[in-house]
Amino acid sequence: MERSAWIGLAAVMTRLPSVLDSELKAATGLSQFEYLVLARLSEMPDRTLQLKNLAMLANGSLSRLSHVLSRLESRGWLRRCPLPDDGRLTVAVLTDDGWAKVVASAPHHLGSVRAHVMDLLSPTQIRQLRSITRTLMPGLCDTAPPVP
Amino acid sequence: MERSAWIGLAAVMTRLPSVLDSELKAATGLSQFEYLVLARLSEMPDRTLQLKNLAMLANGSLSRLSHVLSRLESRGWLRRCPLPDDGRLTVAVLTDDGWAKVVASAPHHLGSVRAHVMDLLSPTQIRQLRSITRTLMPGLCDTAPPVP
DNA sequence: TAAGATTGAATCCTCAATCTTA
DNA sequence: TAAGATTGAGGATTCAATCTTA
Repeated sequence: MERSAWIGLAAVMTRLPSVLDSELKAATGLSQFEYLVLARLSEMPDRTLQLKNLAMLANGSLSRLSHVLSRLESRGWLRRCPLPDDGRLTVAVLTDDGWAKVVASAPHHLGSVRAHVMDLLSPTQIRQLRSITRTLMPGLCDTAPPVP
Repeated sequence: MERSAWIGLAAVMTRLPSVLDSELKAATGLSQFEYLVLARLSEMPDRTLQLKNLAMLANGSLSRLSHVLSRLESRGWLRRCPLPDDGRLTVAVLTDDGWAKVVASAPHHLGSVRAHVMDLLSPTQIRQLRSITRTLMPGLCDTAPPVP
């Protein structure tokens, strides 16, 4: 039973991201990770977040984030600023164009997530899923991640 | 509640594969996908599988599989043979060296899966997880995949 | 020296086009 | 013509090394 549970999880873990990614890319041109970066910024009080924290919230490495920020910055969706307080730290700030891009993209993202996940699960299964992921997360992070 | 369930699943879906991948790579030099290819072959009666089916069982595209097979073949872990019956079809056959590689690698793979997933979940959660992934899988496949 | 961030090289994946055989 | 498989180009990610500031 363990085996079939694992095989199922492995299959979902590899196929679901690729399905969501290609649907979002077809609709908006954004990858899942790019969308997550913009969306996380858009949720911050000043649309601003330090890169290290942004990387954590977007489930990516700092290196990957840096490469992606270069692309997003060149499209005018955000800009990077060193913090005056401490010159070692950098924050990303979402621009108005970036905000507009998130607003235009969010429905497509939500639609895919609903169609492939949320609409298929019962309220009970959704509760179970949340409990399961909360159980697994601590073992997957060096720094504890904020799961609301 | 839906939102936090989704955020948790997204985080696990991106972090768990990368953790398993780096642990397996450190211990055996194999990526998760490469291991899966060899392991699936090793489970077949004749250590033989048609490429299209192998791609499906390994949760990858045929193109990706073809590239990976070239690497694995050059290491002597498997070989490709066109089927005599129908020259359009090709099968991959695990070699003795490939078998040995799977046998040596399996404990590391299983150890990671146990440490990061199975040992952390209760039997009830494992049942729930299996039910959830079975609910989601049909919407993620063109061809229905065999989840035992 | 250490933390945060960036860079470039090597690797891997995706996508579209192509090839082969039936 | 269609199915299965391969190929190569382009893009993205990883890894290790580097840079900057405290």
